[in-house]
Amino acid sequence: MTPNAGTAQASPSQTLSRGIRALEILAEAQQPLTIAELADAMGVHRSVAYRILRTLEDHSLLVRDDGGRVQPGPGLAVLARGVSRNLQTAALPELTLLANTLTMSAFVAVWDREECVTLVTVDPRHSGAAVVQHPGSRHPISAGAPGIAIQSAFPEQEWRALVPGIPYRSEAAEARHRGYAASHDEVIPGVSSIAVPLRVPGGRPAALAVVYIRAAQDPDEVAAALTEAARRIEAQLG
Amino acid sequence: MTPNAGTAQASPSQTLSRGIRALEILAEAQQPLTIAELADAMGVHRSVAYRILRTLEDHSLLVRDDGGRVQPGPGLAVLARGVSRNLQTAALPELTLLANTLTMSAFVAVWDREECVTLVTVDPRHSGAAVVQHPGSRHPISAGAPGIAIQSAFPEQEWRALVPGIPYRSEAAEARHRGYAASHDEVIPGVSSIAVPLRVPGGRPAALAVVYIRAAQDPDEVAAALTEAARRIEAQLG
DNA sequence: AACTGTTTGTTCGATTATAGAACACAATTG
DNA sequence: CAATTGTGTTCTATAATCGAACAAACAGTT
Repeated sequence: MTPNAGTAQASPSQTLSRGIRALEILAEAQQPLTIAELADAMGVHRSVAYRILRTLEDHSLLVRDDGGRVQPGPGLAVLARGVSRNLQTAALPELTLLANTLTMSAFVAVWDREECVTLVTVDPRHSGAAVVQHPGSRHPISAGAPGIAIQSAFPEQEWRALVPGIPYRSEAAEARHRGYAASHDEVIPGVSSIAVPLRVPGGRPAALAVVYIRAAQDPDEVAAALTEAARRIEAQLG
Repeated sequence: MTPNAGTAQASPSQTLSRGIRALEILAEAQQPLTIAELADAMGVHRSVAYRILRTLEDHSLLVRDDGGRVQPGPGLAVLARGVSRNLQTAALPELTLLANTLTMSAFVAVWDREECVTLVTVDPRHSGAAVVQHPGSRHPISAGAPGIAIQSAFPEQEWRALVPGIPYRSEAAEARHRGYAASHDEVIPGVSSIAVPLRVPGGRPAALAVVYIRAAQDPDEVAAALTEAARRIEAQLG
């Protein structure tokens, strides 16, 4: 009987893996869960879940409402603060500028295996359009302009070697010599996106992107603004 | 030799606690760390740190740069997405409105033991003033307008019973019947803040606040805008 | 109302799997 | 070459697990 037989991840330390799994389940569930529900979702005994939860609670990674139900805690926000902190601080003013001049939601997404994760978002001042991207939201790397832009930072050869599982989208090659990626109706119906690659030394490949319903500007102009902003961000990060 | 003798937290599951501790250290360190540095900071053997880090890496809670140094990973952003998600989504448009009409940075902070943690922030469009609050930043509950506002949601008696360790600030009583809290030079020299309490059903007590260098408006007017916004947020969350 | 059955939160102790330390070797970097 | 780091061993003490048991809240029934 190998260790970690039942768990999805075959990580060396089971308890840590389970604790993280609990947080993932909680983040995914849009509502507070009882301990029994969470133990069930984790596939462990209630007592096991209970002990894990208490540890997480000690670190404020998890809080409990009046009914005893558990939900993600403020400690997670503190930990997330450190994620690409340099990139976040450098990108924020540029995102604000982009959002307001283009009247589009602007955001930075970073590459994470077969997904890309939205890090920071800024909505335009006159937010007639609803927010479509939230920090922490994920999309497949193969769907949407940000993912294509990230792919386009690599030649096809290198990409294939780097991540064998994920095909290199043909649009990436196109985006590579054009300098930006565009998508329509891919992630969210009716929503389009334009993105440019963003490379920071020592950090994951990322993308600078905007989303919009109907473009008031020429895509090339938008892309030019994005490229300019990306250049400034990269320059600031040395 | 009792278990968990050396660790700060006496949590039931040591490994999970250490894994979280590693993330906390990484979030606090403003730069990537080598495994040896991190193991040293954790006070454990390198091999121990190594196994923990590999587990964290499996979940994208931690990534490694080219030199093998570790830093917080995108998975944390995903987990943090779930923290008071309802509050975040409900507050965001109101924060944008406040930031732009008052030309101040607006944010929501939630109570976490002896601290309050900034959740969402929105900077004004013309961000002449630098960002002073970032999501995930923490301050003592006893310092600054947000903390006082959170205290002011409770009568002094109840507060003392709730958190024996932390004194009830006299300003909280004042803020309680005035409806808002104000602070100057407390957290950051030269920066002032105005905050109102924010209560959401099933969630932690929180505060809606703005920070500014020099106020162009009357504090009472600012507070009125905050109160209005808080009322709308609370109404939306039912 | 009292009684009973059910569900949930919590605790406890014995068993066993698991983490931890030390060692060794490869791969790097200066 | 030396020093640091990545990676894998092995073995034993320890910490996590499991299951059961206790406590408390709640619903239904007589």
